[in-house]
Amino acid sequence: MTRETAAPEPGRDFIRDIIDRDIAAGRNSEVVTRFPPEPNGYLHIGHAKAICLNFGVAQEYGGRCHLRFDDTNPVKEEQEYIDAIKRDVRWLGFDWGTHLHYASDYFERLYDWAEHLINAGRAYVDDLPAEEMRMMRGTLTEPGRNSPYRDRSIAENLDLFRRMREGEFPNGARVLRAKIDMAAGNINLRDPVLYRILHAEHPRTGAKWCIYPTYDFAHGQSDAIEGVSHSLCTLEFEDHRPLYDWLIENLPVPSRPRQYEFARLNLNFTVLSKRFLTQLVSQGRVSGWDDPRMPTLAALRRRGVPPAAIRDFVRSVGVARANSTVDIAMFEHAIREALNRIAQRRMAVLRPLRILIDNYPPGVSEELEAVNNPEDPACGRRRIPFGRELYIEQDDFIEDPPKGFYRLSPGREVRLRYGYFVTCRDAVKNAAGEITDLICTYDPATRGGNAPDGRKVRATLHWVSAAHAARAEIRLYDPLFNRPDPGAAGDFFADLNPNSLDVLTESRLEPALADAVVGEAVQFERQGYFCADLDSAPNHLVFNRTVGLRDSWAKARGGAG
RNA sequence: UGGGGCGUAGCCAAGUGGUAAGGCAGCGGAUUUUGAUUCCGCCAUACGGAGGUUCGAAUCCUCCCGCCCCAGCCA
Repeated sequence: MTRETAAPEPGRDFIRDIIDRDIAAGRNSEVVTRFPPEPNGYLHIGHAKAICLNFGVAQEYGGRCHLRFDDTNPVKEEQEYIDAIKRDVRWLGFDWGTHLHYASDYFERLYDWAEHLINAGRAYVDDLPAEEMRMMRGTLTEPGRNSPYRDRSIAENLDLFRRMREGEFPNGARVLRAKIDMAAGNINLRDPVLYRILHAEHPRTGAKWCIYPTYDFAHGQSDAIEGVSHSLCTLEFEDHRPLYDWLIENLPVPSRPRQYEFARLNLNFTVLSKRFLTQLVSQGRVSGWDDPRMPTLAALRRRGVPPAAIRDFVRSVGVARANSTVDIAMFEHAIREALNRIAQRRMAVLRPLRILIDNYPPGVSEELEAVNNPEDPACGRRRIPFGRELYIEQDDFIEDPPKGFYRLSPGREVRLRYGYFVTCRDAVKNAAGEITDLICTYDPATRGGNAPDGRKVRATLHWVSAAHAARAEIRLYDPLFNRPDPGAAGDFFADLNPNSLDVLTESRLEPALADAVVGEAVQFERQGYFCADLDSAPNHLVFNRTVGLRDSWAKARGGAG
């Protein structure tokens, strides 16, 4: 739906270079990737990068991408998250076809492979309590020490491991460890835990298991089972690659996947830590995972961000190996770019100031024609009621205007968009000296917005007819944090922006907006892109501001908007 | 003082020995019935630093500096 815009170039990066080489070298007959979320929270914009990369690459190379839940830790995972993740990936525009998988689908095979390792003398059951195991692991600069249980016989290991599975032991009593090298510089190779005892209900396998494979033992093997050719993950797993490879090499797996790491996405003024986002939700600092201020896909959707904007943004950011923090302005740019093309224009007055057209006949109204979207003539036109009493934006009138301000002020003439030229004759004030109304006159000859005598005005204002306007609540959002690097001073919560949500309750909309479809983007002229919120009802309209329009006037006068 | 990575403009990011793409932001200007959009122009003698190799180095070598990740029975 993006008009004639040429298909966006896929974007080149080191991952695609690697795939090109692998194909040229005949290493892979097909490209198979996977997006492997753990269902312990909602997907956010950072995940979008991984999703677009994995699904995008598969599409470009005519391969496939699986959606695989990495559900190996039942104490943190929930069905609600599984459902939400599927919904969000689909919404982002990707299709896993028949390839919806779960690491838990492979628990039986993984178990067999664990015994295989035991039989090969490459894994053992360790009785060390977690605390002691930690102490014996050594430090970053000192090697670890072998567990006293490291040299148990294969038979004893097998017996113990089977009894672990049978549920004979309590949580934490024993683990299965790979026998690699306690002196390895890479700590992941110091006899990593492969299985732990967890008497917990699993969202999918229920009570069938009481031992669960760790990420390291499940991930690579799942890749191999599914025939994944390129297992793409973020940088922090780089140190795990030697273990990933060790397991693949020591197990009778059906294929040879390879892991490649890329830098995760970071955004300024934003936190993309599942742990922290979970706290925001559980502590009620936001209304939920889909609170429009959240960086989650569910929240972006509710806020009105189209999936195409997220895809374009992710593509513009690129894929590399250097840690980086992208300016949130780049994301906003992608949103505006997408919305400018598709959003129909409407007029809405956020903070109303009533004006009376003194020389306009009372009790009369007329309809004026407006363009729905100047970027897309196919969107047609609509009629807007005009009358003697109107609302304009409070910001569009200043009694004593500063230099550079060319909107309305006493004695000045401006255009009401698609309407008439009006001149302000007087500002009516209340006892407190606040302006309550403006008295204006209009020029009947300027109907539609042009003066036959060629007279020009400097400004065009949006407006709404008081007699026909719909009332609405409008929610304006600002970043959740008031510093670009939240948490840098030690406490994320201390950096929360207390003004991240501004609720306007007196806003007035042109009548057509009463029929706005929830979630559908619309541009409020001169203001920004908005959409009706989930909370909106016919008798109580609620709109979210997705993103504001660029505002060089606000910028020129120093920010405050 | 262990292991693994990464340093190209304010922010992302191409570049893989032949003389620094592109985007965002910013700054000028044109058009404009949205101070929007669109359009035009400007914005790294310079690639973390210092040496070296070479006719030629962001790209190769050496040393140095800085930043990130790893000591979960989380992923």
